[in-house]
Amino acid sequence: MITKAKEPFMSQVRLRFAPSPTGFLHVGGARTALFNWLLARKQNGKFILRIEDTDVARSTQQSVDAILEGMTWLGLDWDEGPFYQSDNFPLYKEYVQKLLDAGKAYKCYCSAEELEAKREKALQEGGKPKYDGTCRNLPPAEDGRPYVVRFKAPQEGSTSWNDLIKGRISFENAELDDLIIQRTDGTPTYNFVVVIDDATMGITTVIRGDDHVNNTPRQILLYEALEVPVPAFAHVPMILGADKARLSKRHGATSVMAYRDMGFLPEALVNYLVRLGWSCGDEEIFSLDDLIQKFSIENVGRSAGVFNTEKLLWLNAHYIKNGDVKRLAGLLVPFMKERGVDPEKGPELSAVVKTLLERAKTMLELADGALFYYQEELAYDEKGVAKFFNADTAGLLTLLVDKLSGVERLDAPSIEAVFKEICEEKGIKLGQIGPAVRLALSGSTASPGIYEMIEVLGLDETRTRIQRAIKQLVG
RNA sequence: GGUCCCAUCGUCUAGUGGUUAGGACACCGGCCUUUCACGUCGGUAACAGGGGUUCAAGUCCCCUUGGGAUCACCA
Repeated sequence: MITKAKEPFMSQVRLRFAPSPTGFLHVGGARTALFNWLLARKQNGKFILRIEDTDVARSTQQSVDAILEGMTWLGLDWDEGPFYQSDNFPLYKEYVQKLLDAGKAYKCYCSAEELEAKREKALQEGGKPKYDGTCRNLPPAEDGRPYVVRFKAPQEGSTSWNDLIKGRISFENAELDDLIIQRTDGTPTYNFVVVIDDATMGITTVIRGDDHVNNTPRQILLYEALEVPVPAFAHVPMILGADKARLSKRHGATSVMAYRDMGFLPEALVNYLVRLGWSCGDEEIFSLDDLIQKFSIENVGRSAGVFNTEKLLWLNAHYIKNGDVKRLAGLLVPFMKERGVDPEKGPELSAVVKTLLERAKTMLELADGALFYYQEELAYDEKGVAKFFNADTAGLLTLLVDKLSGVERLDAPSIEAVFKEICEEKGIKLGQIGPAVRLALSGSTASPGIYEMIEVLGLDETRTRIQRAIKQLVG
């Protein structure tokens, strides 16, 4: 019944991500999108974005924007779309009519209230709450009464498919009832619309959450009624919280963009998400390009997985450690400004970032760690001061500044040489001067390496900080 | 309740009839070290239970148990 639509698409795979715009892009949706995107890219097919907004009341443009922002941030670009189902209402109506004309659908005049009552009753009696077929064989009538259109589903036999992830799944048709494909107000319902869209868009493989498994047999029956090819299905297990309940806000953030705001890198989230349910031998680290090579839907696991922030954190730390300092510095700017610091005023941010790479698991930690480089007044760690500042400290620090001033090219090796020289001359160990310098420069007992800090701060700022520390802490 | 799905360390997983059941995160120890980290070396830790099939079962079959999804004029 859907004519010619398949022709132009026969030779390539076409996948789609079809979120409903009723909220942000959450991590579960992002993973589904990622799997679709990967398969499309791997097989040189097309990745299509479709917005399922047939529920006009709950859909918002704001949600659409949020979803697109999330996709873009993750690096998942789409080849076609975004298409909006709300633009296709006439098309859906046309197909409803075709089904009606072919006797494969019928008008049902039962009211929502009646149906609800029947459902309740059936449930209470321990029966199945399915439609009882009251209007299934009614003679056609045009008397103006409100009606919904139901799909006349076969009542015998079974419907099955070979799920790319779960294997063969089969349902008895007797378990299925006649689903509503058009509401009283004339708008189409989800299960019908997905089929029409996937068919007309030439979707070859449907990868979606496994909460759709139960919808699949009905949809297959619809494809068959429409006489169009049935796509392959792959149902991705869902993501659980630490208590093994479906991941939700009470487990923490679920929105993709919230992870950006918490200082996660998109490549870390992508890497984490793909490994949640999929693996490739003993490998843990995957770039998007690696994944395009290595990903396969058949290797996605069948069981649900627990979202584990610790591992995400580890991956994030990995990508920070190995990241390009210039890029990281750029990404860090908004976090610095959030903390009231203008990174333009002070040491080069990328040089600062370089000293912090191995000490930060998130961009938030990176920003916090970078703060002292840009602050005039440091809050010196009291315990540290008590422990590392004594009668000799001022003299040693002054000597250090003197010697540093004489160094031609102030870099880590030359700075280290200065420290060694002082230790030899004074017959002391590094521990007798290092911690004090660290305190003077950073205010803290935990910081990047002393030599690195001096190099990044520069001679003038180093001198200023040391003198200020002497004045405040010794004098 | 009906239907459908799932089940290897705490977590993510490898395993496709014969393995000392492997890796990763986390955790615990050693080493490295100017702090904090990083790194590195090592350690603790799993086949839900019961029946089969087989010379041999984490791997195949059945049952039990436990989890989950879904049963809308929502998507």
